[in-house]
Amino acid sequence: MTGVRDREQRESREREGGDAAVTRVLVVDDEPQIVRALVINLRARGYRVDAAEDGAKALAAAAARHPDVVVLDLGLPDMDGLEVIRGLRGWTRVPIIVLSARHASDEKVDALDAGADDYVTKPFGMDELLARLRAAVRRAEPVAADTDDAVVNTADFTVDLAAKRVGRGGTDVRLTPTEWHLLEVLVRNPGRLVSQQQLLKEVWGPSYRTETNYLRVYMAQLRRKLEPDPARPRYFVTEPGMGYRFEG
Amino acid sequence: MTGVRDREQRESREREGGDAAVTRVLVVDDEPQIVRALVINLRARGYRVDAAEDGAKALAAAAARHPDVVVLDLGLPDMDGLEVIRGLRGWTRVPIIVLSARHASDEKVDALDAGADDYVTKPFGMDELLARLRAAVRRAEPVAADTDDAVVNTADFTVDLAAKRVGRGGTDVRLTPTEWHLLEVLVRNPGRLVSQQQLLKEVWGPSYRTETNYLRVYMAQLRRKLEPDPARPRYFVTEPGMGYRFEG
DNA sequence: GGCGACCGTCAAAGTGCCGTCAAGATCATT
DNA sequence: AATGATCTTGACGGCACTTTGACGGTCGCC
Repeated sequence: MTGVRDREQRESREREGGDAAVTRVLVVDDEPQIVRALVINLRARGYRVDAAEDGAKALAAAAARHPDVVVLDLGLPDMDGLEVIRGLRGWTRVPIIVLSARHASDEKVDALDAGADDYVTKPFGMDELLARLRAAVRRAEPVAADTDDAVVNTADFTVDLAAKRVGRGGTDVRLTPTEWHLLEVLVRNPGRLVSQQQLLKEVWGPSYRTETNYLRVYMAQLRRKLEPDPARPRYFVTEPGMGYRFEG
Repeated sequence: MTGVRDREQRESREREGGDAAVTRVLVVDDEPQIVRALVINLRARGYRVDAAEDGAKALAAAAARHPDVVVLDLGLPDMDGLEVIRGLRGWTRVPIIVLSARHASDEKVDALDAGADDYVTKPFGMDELLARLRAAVRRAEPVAADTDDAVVNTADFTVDLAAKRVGRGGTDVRLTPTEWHLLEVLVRNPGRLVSQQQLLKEVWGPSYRTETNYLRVYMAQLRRKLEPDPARPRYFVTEPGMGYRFEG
């Protein structure tokens, strides 16, 4: 009996948590120059890097190597980048950072809706990409604990997702249903850029996809109730043209 | 590996909450990638896993194998996921964890109302699913026997959950069965917001999910009998549009 | 520098929800 | 059958919340 249990523990250790010191990155792009630049820069900083030049190879590589983060160019030769995102999102929550050309705004929004975590416009600065990559990996680590004690803390307020309660400076903050729903969606995706359409669909329903003024009104309410300086948001950040982001 | 004798003993126990050394999981999903990912991960952690690709096979497998927990995707080809839940709930209390697509809020509520125990939104992190799976199995184990000293005190009244008595100012307060039932649900979740649907389902049954006026009437009764100032509730707080909350 | 897109702010109009009351309906007890 | 307690049902006023429209500011682009 104990022998069996030891073996189970050993196997479960080998599975994922074992050598977590090295972060594995999967780079997906069909332009060799970009791939080469990324590989060199990432390896120089201690990442372990795999590369794939099209969507099919990307999905295969992701399944085989279980990367910690994926950097994905949307313009691939064999399949739409959105298909790759959906293919990954069927079974994994690995952070996906999208590379997108500058004048393709819908493309980026669609990618976020499909489940991407963040985006970087091409041409990109290596420092910016590295910063977003670090942020994505960092927030992927703390795994959601039990259903009961789901509490998100910031320096200025506390959100208890289970009790549906928000505290600030010792007292409770009263939120309306819509305010709470909006806050919940944002807080459940910390650090991640959530598109306007995603928020509207989740809070108001699929038919309200274009009523972006609702978001402006309720974002203002939330900031007024929770931000220390509502005019200069620190926790609920606007990404113009894209969506909003909650910073823990 | 465990021998034939162990399995015979386990199956002869026949009880659902039995403390078998190996936890059996039934995975129900029509997407092969997801099934494969789950099977690999769960087996690596020592679970015994069966898989079913549609609702009919799921019900058959559940009847044949008596799993300790079911992981169920709501989007199945042959029948609605809710039908599967109801089919299971007709004869077993086995914990059911639902896999749900991201933007399907009502779906999740309906699943919980139908008798599911928990849900995980797809895409899911394997660690999160495993945590919820452990929690579900743990909850299913014999939990009883802490009903002894279940007494909740406030400055104005006392609720004895074991004796089913409520005291206020030295004398007993007389509550009708429905009033007591409602009070009990609220007091058992101190500080937590309990949704209207949850209260209605618990006190009146699942089919009364929309009769919110019952809640208004009986909340008024409770407040009249227990609150020092019924017009300004201190212990039974209304969260407009969401539900009620008992403040200890 | 002008122009347009986008965001934040505000306040008024509209809507739905909650608390309250009271009268039927149902049930238990005698 | 009668009585009293409990549960259901409907109506209504008040108020909180949502919706809607208008205005001004900022940023990027031509």
